Amino acid sequence: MSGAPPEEVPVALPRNYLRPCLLLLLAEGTSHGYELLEQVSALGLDRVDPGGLYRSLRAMDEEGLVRSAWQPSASGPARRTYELTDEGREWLHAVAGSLEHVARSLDAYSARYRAVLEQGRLRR
Amino acid sequence: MSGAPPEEVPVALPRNYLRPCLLLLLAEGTSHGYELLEQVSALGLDRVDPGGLYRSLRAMDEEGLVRSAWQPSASGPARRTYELTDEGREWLHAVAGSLEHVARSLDAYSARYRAVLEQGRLRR
DNA sequence: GCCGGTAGGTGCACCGTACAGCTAGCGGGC
DNA sequence: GCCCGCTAGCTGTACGGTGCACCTACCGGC
Repeated sequence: MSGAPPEEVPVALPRNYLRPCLLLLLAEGTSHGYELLEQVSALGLDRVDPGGLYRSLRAMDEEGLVRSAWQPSASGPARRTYELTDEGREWLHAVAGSLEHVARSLDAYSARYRAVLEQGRLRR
Repeated sequence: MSGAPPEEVPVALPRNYLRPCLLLLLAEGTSHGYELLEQVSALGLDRVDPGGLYRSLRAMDEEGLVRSAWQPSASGPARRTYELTDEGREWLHAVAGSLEHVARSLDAYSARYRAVLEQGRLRR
């Protein structure tokens, strides 16, 4: 309350949240890594490192969740475009469901936290 | 839709979610590891491994977020009881705020997912 | 020629997580 | 007495995701 604030509280986004984000963006339309890199920030992910993003895309490619194809660009280097597969779409549905389950757990946490706050006002 | 379902979709709870849970439970009252182990399941954490929980408690002890004391038990082995410190309370407030921020991000995800579902019905 | 933006990628260290296993106190059944 | 199961706490280790740094290559403009 008075002294030093907690130096660095981890923001604690879900584990492996990048993958669901990429799948969702690819469900909205075919895209490529560099473009996805700019779009994921709109989904709560801040400061995504490019390396991890490209690795994640490659991994999902090898797992069959997405399909990739090189596409030459008129201006600039070639792009590897990614497209969602049927398996990836199934994965998206499943992971969206589990994310909603996570959201409900977080709501339960918040409710219990607020209850502690009110009781804490009495016990202090 | 018809073939094999996604073998294992990671439930993707927040990174390091155990710590906020332990802090919240300790804010409700002094407790010890084995008891906390049974209580965290009510907060969305399923199948928490004891090793990780005890390690997490020790780590928070060393960081000054909690205070520990050995307490002999009338029946059974001695317990190390944990109590929240002021610093731990600050940490709890901060992390609860960031968890609500995460929940809002997940809501944004869900909304965008549902939008894709509706558009997908048209484009299919 | 060089710089900045676009586009993709590797190497590596760190840390949380999962799984397995271990010690020890106590109580009850055979 | 002996073993089993429950309580209670702890260690060792391997795996995987994350973050940071760094690199290549194409293109256009100064």
